[in-house]
Amino acid sequence: MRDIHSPSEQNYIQQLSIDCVILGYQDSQLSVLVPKLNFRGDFWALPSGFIYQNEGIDQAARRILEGRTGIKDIYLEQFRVFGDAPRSNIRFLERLIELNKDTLGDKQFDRKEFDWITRRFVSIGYYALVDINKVVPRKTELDESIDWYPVRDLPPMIMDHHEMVKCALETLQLNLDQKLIAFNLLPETFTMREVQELYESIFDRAFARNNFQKKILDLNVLERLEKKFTGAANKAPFLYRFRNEGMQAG
Amino acid sequence: MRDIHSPSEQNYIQQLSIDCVILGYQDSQLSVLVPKLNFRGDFWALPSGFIYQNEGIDQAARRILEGRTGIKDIYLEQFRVFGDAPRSNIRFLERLIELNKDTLGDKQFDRKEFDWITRRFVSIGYYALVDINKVVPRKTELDESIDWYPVRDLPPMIMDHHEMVKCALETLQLNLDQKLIAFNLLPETFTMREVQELYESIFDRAFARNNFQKKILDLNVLERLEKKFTGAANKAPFLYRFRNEGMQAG
DNA sequence: CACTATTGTCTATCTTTAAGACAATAAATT
DNA sequence: AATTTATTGTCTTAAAGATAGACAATAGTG
Repeated sequence: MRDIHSPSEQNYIQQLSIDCVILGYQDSQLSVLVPKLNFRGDFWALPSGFIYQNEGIDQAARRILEGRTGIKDIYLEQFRVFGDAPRSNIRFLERLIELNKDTLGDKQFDRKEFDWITRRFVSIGYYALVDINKVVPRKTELDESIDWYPVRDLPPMIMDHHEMVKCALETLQLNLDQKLIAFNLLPETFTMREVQELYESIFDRAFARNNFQKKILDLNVLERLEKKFTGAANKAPFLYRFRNEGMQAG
Repeated sequence: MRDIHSPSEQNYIQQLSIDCVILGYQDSQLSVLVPKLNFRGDFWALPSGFIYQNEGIDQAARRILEGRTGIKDIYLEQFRVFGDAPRSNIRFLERLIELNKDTLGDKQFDRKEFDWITRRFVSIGYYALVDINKVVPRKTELDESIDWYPVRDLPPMIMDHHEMVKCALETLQLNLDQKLIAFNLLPETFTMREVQELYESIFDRAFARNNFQKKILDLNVLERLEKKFTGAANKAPFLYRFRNEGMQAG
């Protein structure tokens, strides 16, 4: 992505950024997608970017997410603005430059760029929830790697990115039942146990099996299909499918 | 307020603003505080302002609110960011200038100012809930007047300010029980009926008297005082006081 | 002293949530 | 083929919360 290299020369709104907390689900585990920057010093930072003059913030969030991770067409929503007075990249960037002095001479950080990027920034937090199996994150040349980290065992991230994840997760929990986005994380057909494991990952607590089944079925969004014979020595569970008539895709 | 006159020369973050939806309560009626601009053409606009480089957004919201309305020390919280691509003052300002051509020659709008203020703006919405009786809005010289308008009968406002009020009200309703800020709207001592009328204003619907009383008392935040003899020909209601031990003031 | 309007509270009913119990059953084991 | 094991679907019961109806207890009025 060209726009990452010289933000000061792009037609961006200044001092306003977007940070994305991409929560992913796989194997009963909730993770966060965190790129690791392609510099010495172990810098992890949430996928972030800036807003073009002629695009809306939601649109910008989607573009940034796709540009930085390759992920697109997913549910994505703002959850909070982070705008404390001293909020800036400067400490992080100075440390990065200090640790990469030798290799950085021919790279981007000229004075103008540095000043632009290290100003105080207000950032709009967006969060998403995706099925890790259905998504192929691809790193940009800016990153050394881009990996999923367990949400309760994150690497050290720059700035206030830990607080952002915490806040995003709280918002997700608050809205999960209403928005039904959780069902997008399941395969086409699935068992009730899989739904429960998904919920338990997101809320990080156990649910009673009997009552959970009732609650989910009472939502009236699932249709029951045939049974699923796994070969296990026990009663075969029913398969279900999400009835998404009148739901938005993605 | 000097800072209102030449925003382009102030040390503000560009293209980022704050809009305040000040909900006020009085006489069982919920209102919104809306200044009317001191220009020909009947322009109503929510109290808005910009963010200094060295202040946090919450701090900015409080300063803006006080500067534009005189109101301070109240609960104030962000509820949403408004950032569609075409979001700009320009249509409103052009109309304002058109209608005020003759008197505007000696006033502020030089080219630089106009360009600064009519760019695309992203705005962070903050809302507050206050007791109209305890608050004295004072207009600035920028305004012709500043008045309370019934929340379901607002004057035509500029830009997306109607949507902002709608969104703020929904957020308030969602959080009312948890935050207990509603009790700040009542006098020092009050009757249960007053609490109920307050709730009914905010939710725009009736509550059953018996169950409402139980629900509120079950919150365990009120202490019962003596009775209140109004002179009416009926049983005198008890007075209550809000026990705000461990609550934040304001 | 009846009468009116309003308040405080009780009860009955219904709904939701939580926890316990158990039959049904798919396959492995005997 | 009967027994065993792990898991599933659902029922029952209990507890908690919400909703609605009823009524006695006033503070004044006529």
